[in-house]
Amino acid sequence: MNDSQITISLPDSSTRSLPSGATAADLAADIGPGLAKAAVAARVNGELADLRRALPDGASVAIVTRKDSDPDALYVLRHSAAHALATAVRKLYPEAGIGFGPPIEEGFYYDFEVPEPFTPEDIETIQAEMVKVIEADDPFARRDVDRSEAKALFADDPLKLERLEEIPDDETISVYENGPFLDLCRGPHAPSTGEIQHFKLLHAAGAYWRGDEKRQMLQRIYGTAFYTSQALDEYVTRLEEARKRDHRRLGQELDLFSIQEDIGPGLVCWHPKGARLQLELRRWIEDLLTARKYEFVFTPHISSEALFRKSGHLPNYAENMYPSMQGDGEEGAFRVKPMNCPGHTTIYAARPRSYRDLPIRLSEIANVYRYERSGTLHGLLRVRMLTMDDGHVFCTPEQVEPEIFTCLELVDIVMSTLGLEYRFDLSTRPDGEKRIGDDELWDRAEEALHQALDRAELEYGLDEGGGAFYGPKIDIKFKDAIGREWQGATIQLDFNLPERFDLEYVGADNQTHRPVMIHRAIFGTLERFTGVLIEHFAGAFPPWLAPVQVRVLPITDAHEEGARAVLDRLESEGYRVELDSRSDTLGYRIRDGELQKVPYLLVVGEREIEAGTVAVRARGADKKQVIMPVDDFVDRLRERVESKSLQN
RNA sequence: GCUGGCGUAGCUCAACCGGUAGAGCGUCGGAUUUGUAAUCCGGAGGUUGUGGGUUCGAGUCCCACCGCCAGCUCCA
Repeated sequence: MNDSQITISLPDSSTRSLPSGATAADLAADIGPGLAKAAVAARVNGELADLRRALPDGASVAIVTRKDSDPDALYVLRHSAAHALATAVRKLYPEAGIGFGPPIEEGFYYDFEVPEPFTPEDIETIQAEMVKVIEADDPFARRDVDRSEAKALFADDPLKLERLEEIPDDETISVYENGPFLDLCRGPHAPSTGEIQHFKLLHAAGAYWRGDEKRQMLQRIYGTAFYTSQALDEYVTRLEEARKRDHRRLGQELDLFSIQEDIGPGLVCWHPKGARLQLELRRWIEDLLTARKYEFVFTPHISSEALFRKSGHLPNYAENMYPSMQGDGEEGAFRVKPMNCPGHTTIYAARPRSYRDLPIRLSEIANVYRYERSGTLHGLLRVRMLTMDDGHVFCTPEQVEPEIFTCLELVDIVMSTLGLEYRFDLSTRPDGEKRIGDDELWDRAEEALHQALDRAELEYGLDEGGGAFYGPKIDIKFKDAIGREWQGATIQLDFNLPERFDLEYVGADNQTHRPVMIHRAIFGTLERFTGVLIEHFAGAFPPWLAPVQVRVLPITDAHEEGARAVLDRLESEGYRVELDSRSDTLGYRIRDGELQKVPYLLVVGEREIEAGTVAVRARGADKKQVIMPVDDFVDRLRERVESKSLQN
C-alpha cells in the first residue's frame, strides 16, 4: 500500500482501500450505487460526519442512509431542517438575530431574536418560504475557520458572537453555508437542503436565551421532519391519538377528578372514582412498607416558621412556599408544610436513640402544599397540593446501602406490577450557593448512591447539578402520553439535615454519632402517579385498581331482581359493583359500560337467571361474551384482583 | 413568573362585515322492555370567565384582571 491510499474498515469488519482524500460519499459510491444514492451522512470512528468530509486513514466508517428508523439519519435531517428554517426566517426577517437551532428527540427548533413574536400566520408564511429554500436545493458547505475570521463573519450577530466566545481555543470552529445562509455550526448536515422533503412547522413559543430567565426572551419555532410522508403522517396521527389519553381529558370523561377555578389553580378535587384509585394505591404501599418494617406517623399540616428556617427550606424555597400565617401574640408565624422532612426529623429527635434502634423508618402519606409558579401547573402532573408517599430512614452509614436496595426493590415492585416504563437518573450536587454542607459530605453521599446503583446492576443517567440542596438523589423518570418526562420515585441521601437538627444516636462504643438520613418516595406523589397511570392505561385500569370493577346489566325490568342478586353476591365478596337498570336498550348500556372502561360487564337475562350463570363481557376481550356460573366469575375476579393482574 | 394562543349550556362545538345566542351528547319527563357499542318523542338548561370602556347596539372591537393550553424557566 502506498501513501496515496487509505484503508477504511466497515461495520462488517471488512476493509477497503481508497485514494487519499476520499470522502464518505466516495466510499459509499465505491461500495455500490444504491448505497451512494441512499447515503445522507456517515459515522466516522463513532462520530457523525458529513458525507463530503475527507476520511482519515484507518477510520472505521458506517454509512448512514435515509431511514426514518435510524436516529442518526433523522438527526442529520432535522439539523439541516433547522438551518433551512433559519434560512427562511432570515429571508423574511433580514434583521432577525439567530440563536441555537438543534435537532431534538422528535424534531427540531430554532431560536430567533425578533422585535415582534411570530403569529400563527407568520409560521405559515415561514413554512411556505422554507419550501422555496428546499426547492433551491443548495448544498450545505462546511468550512473550518479561525477565530478572527469567525468574528468577522458574525460581526453583526451578537448571539453568535457570544457563543463563539465560549468555544475553547483547541476546538475547531466550523461554519456551514447553504445558499444565502451562513451559520456557526458543528454539523453534520445532509448534503443539501433538497433532502428535507417531509417537514412541518408545529408551533412557536418564547424561550429564554441560554435558558436563563434573566436574559432576553427569544422566539422559538418548533418543527419536525422525516424522510417519508408516511412517517410524518404517522407522527401527526400519533400525537392526536396520544391526546385522547391525556389524563386531564380522561379525568373529565371518567369523572375521576376536577380542578376548579373556585377552589384555585393546581388544587385537585378527587371525585369518588378518582379517590378510589388513590385509596387502592395507598393501601398497597402501606402494606408493602409495613412488611419492610416502616412505621407510620402523622405530622401537622402547619408548623412554626422557625422549623423551616432551621431546615434550610425557607431560605432556599421561600418563593415556592405559601405565605406566612402570622400568629396573634407571641407565638410567631406559621407555614403550611411544603414537605415532611423537618417533622420526621423532629420525631426522631424527640428521644435519645441507640444504635440498636436503627434503622428507624418513618413513613407518612401526607398532603403538602407548594406554591408552584402558575405557568408550571399541569393537570395532575404538577399541582399545588400534593400527596406524597413520603418516608425517611434514619440509619448508620453502614446501613445506607441495604436501605437503598429496599427502596429500589419497592420501585421495581410498583413499576413492574403496573407495567410502567421508566429510567433512573443520578442527580448530583447543585451549584455553590444552592447547596448546604461541605464538599466532603457531598463526596460521600454521591459515592454511596453510585455504588448502590452499580451493585444493583441498574443502568442510569447522570443529571449533573440536579440534586436537592441537602443531598444527591436517585430519581426515576417516566413519560406522559405525548412523551414529556416527569419525575416519579425519588431516593435522596442526606448527611446535612442530621447536622442541622443535631441528630444523634449512641453507638456500641457509648459515644454519640450522627445518623444518615434517606428521604424517599416510591409513587412520588399520588397526584402525579395517578395522572401517569391514567395515561398509561388510557383509563382502562386493571381490575384491582378499577374504580368500578363490574357493572351488571339486566336485559329487561323482569331481570332486575336476578341482576341484583348477582350484584349483592359480588358486593358481599368485597368488590365494587354497579347496577345499570336504565330503561335504555342493552346495546346502549353496553356501549356506555365500554366507554366508561369498566373491566367486566355482566349481562343477566332469563337464561342466566335460570342457570345461575352470567354472560361476561370482559373489556377488550376477543370473545365478546363468555357464559359462566356466577361462582366461576367470582373466582376469576378474585384471582385477578388478588394477584393485581394486568389482565381482566 | 415569562412569550404566544385560547375562554359561548355539565361536555364537544356553532353564531358572515358588531344587529340581541344555536346544535349534538349528557341531564330531566314520557313512551318503549330491549340478548351484546347509540330506541323514539318532549322539556329544562347560558349576565357568552370577571370588571371596565367604545357604540344606537358587543359573544364579536379596546383595556385590566382571572383561568386554561403550548413552550421557556423552576421543581425540596
